[in-house]
Amino acid sequence: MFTDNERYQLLRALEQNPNLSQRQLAIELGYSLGKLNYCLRAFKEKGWVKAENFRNSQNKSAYFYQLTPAGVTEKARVTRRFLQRKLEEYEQIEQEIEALKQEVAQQQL
Amino acid sequence: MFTDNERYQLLRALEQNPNLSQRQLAIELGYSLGKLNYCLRAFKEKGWVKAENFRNSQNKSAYFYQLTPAGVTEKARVTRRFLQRKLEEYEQIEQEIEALKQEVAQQQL
DNA sequence: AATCCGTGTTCAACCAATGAACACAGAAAC
DNA sequence: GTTTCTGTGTTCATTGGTTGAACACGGATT
Repeated sequence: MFTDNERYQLLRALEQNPNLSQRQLAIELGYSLGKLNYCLRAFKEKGWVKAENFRNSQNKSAYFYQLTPAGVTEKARVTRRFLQRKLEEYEQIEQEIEALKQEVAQQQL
Repeated sequence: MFTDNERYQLLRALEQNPNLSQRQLAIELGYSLGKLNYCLRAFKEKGWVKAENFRNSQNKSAYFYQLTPAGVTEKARVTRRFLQRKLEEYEQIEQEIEALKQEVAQQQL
C-alpha cells in the first residue's frame, strides 16, 4: 500500500508541522495534491493521524493533522526500519561506486 | 526520455552480454519485456546498438545486440555521469543516515 | 509434413499519479 | 447585511508509463 519512504516522510512531516495545509504538505514532500489527500485519508483510517478543526485569523478554515499515540509509535517504528534500509542502501552504493570507478579507469586506458 | 540509470544499465548489459535474448535481458535488468523492447528500439535509432542476425545450434533464431562505436562512446560518457551522480547520492544518504540516527536516539529517551 | 520451441514485436488493458474543478466557509470589502 | 475574495479539503476524468498475453516468424525436432 505504501512504501516505507512514504510512511516515513509523511509521518515525519506531520510530526514536525501539524498545521500545514494539504497543499503545503504536498509541495514539501513533492507529492501531488491528490496523492497527499489520498495518503492522509489512509493514515486517518489507520488511526495514525487525527484531523482536528483549527481556526485563527491567519488560516481561514483548516485542519490540524495531529499524530495520535498510535501514529507516534508507528513513526518510531518506521523510522528505525527506514534507517536500517538506508544503511543497506549505503553499503550497496559504496560497492556500486567502487565498481563504477574501476569501470571508468578501464575506459581511460 | 531515459534516465541515466536506464541508459547505463542497458548499455552495460549489452556490452557484457550482447547475445542475450530480449527476455533474458528484461529479467536481468528487472524490466518488463515491452519496456526492454522499447528501450532497445530507441537505442537502435540513436545508433548505439546494432542488431545482427545470429544463429547457431543452441539458439534458434536470434539477434546479437552489439554496441556500435557511438554506443561505446555513449556508454563511457554515461558511466562517468552515473558515477558522479552516485557520489552525490552517497553523500546525501550519509547525511540522511546521520539524521535518522539522531532521530532514533531521541525516540529512545 | 507436422509439431515444437524460442525468438522479436505489438498493443489493449491496467493503474498509480495528476491537477483542474468543485463545494465550502471564514475574512474582507463594500 | 451582502457580496466578493481567498484558502481550504475533496473529487474524479484524464494522462502516461508499464505490463505481459497474444501474435507471427523460423529453425530444430519428431
